[in-house]
Amino acid sequence: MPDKRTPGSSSSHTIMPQEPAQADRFGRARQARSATLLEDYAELIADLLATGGEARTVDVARRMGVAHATAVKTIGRLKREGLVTALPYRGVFLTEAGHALADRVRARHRLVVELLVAVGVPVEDAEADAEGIEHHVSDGTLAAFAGFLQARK
Amino acid sequence: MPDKRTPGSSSSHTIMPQEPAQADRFGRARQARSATLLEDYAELIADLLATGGEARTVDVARRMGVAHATAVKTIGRLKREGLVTALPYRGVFLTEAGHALADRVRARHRLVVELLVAVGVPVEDAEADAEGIEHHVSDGTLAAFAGFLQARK
DNA sequence: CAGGATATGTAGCATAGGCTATATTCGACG
DNA sequence: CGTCGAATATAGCCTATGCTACATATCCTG
Ligand SMILES: [Mn+2]
Ligand SMILES: [Mn+2]
Ligand SMILES: [Mn+2]
Ligand SMILES: [Mn+2]
Repeated sequence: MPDKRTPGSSSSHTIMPQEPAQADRFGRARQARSATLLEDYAELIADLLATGGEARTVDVARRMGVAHATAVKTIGRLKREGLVTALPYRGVFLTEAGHALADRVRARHRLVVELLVAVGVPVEDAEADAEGIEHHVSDGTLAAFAGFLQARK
Repeated sequence: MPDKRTPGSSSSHTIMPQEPAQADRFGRARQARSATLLEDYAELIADLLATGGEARTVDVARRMGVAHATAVKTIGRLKREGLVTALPYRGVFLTEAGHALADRVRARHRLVVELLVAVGVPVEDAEADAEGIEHHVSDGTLAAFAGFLQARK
């Protein structure tokens, strides 16, 4: 290994000012990752409620592509966070907070897909990638997307 | 793995053909999420190696914004997956596979930031959001990004 | 070259999110 | 109105990612 001349050893002496910024970005990405499931479930449940009038655990599980027991656990987290309520054997319902979240998430999802298509991404890829990308699009970025799409109309 | 084909039932009315597609998209997003940490660590370690000649656990932890014990565990996973090697008390090194991954990840990261800036996202937001978005950009989408940037030069 | 500061290793704990397996309960219909 | 398949609930078990606390090892510096 080449020996660096840095007095404090190459490891951790000089505090580069961009270091905290990078750590902060990683932290925000972690945060977004942890909110991802809640957002997708809220959006999906809203969709099921709007389409079929009810959201059953089994349908949520099938649409998410997970085992029903997995959906049960995640729905439990949604309950703990005050986003849904559920009656035993009667399906899942969105609270007001849950509905608000679902609305925001759905709007963002659509805008992301639109943007991707606008820059030339094939629709299928756009739909697939948007499912992950959407959770990492901040308000500032979202506004820029809207502006870009507006300008190009 | 097991691909269930549930016949029609009370709650799951008609089998909409887009259902499996949606489950597939969610599944791919989950996969991308699970690869996220490996990609970020590989990129960061490559950066530390290029910049300072060595990648110490403490530096990785600080740049990632996590406790050092957390970095140790993740580096353990990188070892198990054959992406890095490490000598006790001597820092971390990339294998050939690790280097290849880091290169791909870095290129994609830069392209994503470029694309975001090109559509009008403020640089700071672009840098922040790209850290999460990059892990969900497929090859097809990446190619479209490159094409868009090329056309606008 | 001794000691203190820093880095590293390791153990234990928690939560999230997957899974399978095994009850129960519901509800459609013969 | 009883039965049986589908839906629901619950109980483990696993891995991945975080954390704190404490024990060692290394490395600077006086
Ligand atoms: Mn999503
Ligand atoms: Mn979505
Ligand atoms: Mn990243
Ligand atoms: Mn990156």
